[in-house]
Amino acid sequence: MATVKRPAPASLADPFYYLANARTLVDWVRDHHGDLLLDGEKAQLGAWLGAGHEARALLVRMVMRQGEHFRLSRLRYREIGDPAPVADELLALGLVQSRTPIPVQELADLLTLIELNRCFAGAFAEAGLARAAKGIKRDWLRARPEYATPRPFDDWWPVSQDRLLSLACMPLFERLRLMFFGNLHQDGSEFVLTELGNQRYETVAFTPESRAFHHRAEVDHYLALHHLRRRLEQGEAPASLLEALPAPLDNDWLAARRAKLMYQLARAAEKAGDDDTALRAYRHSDDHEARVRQARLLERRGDHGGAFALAQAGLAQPRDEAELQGLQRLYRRLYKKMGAPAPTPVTEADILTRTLTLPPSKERVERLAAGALAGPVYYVENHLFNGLLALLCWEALYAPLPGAFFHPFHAGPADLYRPGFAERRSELLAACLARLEDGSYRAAIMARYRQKQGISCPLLAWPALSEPLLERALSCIPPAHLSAVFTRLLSDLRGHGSGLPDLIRFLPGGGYELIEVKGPGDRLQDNQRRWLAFFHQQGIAASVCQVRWLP
DNA sequence: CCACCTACAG
DNA sequence: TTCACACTTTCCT
DNA sequence: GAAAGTGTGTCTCTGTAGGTGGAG
Ligand SMILES: [Mn+2]
Ligand SMILES: [Mn+2]
Repeated sequence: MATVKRPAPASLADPFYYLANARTLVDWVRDHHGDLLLDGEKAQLGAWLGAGHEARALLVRMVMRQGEHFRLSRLRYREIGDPAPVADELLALGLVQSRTPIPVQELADLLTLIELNRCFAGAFAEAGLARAAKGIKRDWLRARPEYATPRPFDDWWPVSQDRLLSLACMPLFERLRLMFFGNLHQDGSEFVLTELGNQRYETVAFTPESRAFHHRAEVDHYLALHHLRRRLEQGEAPASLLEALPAPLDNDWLAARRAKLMYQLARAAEKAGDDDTALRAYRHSDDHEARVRQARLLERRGDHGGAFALAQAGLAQPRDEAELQGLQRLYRRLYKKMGAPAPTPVTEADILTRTLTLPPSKERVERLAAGALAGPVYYVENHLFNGLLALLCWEALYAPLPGAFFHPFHAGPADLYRPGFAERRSELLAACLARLEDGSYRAAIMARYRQKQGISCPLLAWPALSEPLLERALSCIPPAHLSAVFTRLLSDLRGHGSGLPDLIRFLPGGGYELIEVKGPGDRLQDNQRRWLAFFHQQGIAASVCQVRWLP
């Protein structure tokens, strides 16, 4: 294993700390992911690296900000000084452009309201919009055919003293960020927050061979999906986006992302009344929710035969419990119409329900119920069992598997919610779970709790887990119960990670019970039913507490 | 004039 | 990069 | 009863500057 300097945040005492962080990121990608970069991209990076200190810094400032267009007057930084000569240098290097045509709504965002009024004084007066709000004006401008053609900033507003700079290297820096972090929701502020101590991550060893991407096509695919999703969020029609979907790659992670996007396109199409697009997208999506949604849409359109056939196929091989539940409901609605046999009556074990009558209050109903019940009661929802699992299996969770960790800012392994997470760590997890057998789990969990307090972990909400709660949970919940719950959680961390009861109540004699609180008008959700059924089957005390208001 | 919102910086 | 959950409305039998 | 839609609190933090828009 080659020893390589781990990328680390720069000191904030350095006024160019952000430049140093950008260098760290770029160097890491160039050194260890260079095979995924084109010659043109390397040349562009070379141009940036060859620029002067201030020019490199200004470009980083621009890349970190929102949008691609910046007024020179808004690029004043103490440590950089006069931006004009620096901008000229970046222009000469081709890293930024001037006189880029921009649409009129972009112009409206770049100008203040006062400037916008000056720029379009006549037009606004004529339209009776002189005093309208900025948003109204922007929308009006966008809708006017005479402003439909993008123009350079100076052409829109010739009297301006200002210059507009437009980034010409945004795709490159976005690509670098993606290759470094393995996602596009993390950015340079990770370095800063970590340095400030505001954000703490577990330290996991990783080698340069541990990467998010191994082929350029994978990076391209991720970016394509990302931009399609962005366009969907902007309100573009799902049908055209579906056409633009890239062909699938031989990569389970990206295939799942593609299927999820296709599912979201289908949902959007369904909402918009474009049933054809919706059905096509559902049919081709491998997302675990797609089949039930497709069957429901067919049913709603009156295609009972199609819906029923889909339900039957799914019931023969359900993907998960949620799908089974959804398809069973569908079957119960349709079997008579289809002349099919009645479903085996699902003895959804009678759910133990008690009623609590309380004076009306604005407080959350879970808290009220907790206060009204005897004994120590905690409002934990999903946090308790997920948190206990994380604490017990910490070593397995943060084991340095190749591809699981590849930068210093991971809250959890990259594959935490992907299929096969537990299988890839079966021995490590077995070793952790074995502590439930030999009794050492209590001390191990408490030690982890104290040692790792505050470290970001997707399964752990630190403020929800107090030390007394953990102590009580560990003394009152038998290890066999923990083992059963953890095994279920590990079988599908995403699918089973939610739906756990609101409250845990510890009994004086040493036992405990789980309580799902329901206010007036609230009902059990599917995932809550599934957990209650599981608890029932395991002999774990779990019930529903129906709250009614005192008249 | 002031409350509110947003982008930005660290 | 949302998600999980509660709460509300609508439709149907 | 089922499904769909909406709202809320959490999300990684905190402080600040500038812009906006309504009230007076
Ligand atoms: Mn709840
Ligand atoms: Mn509840």
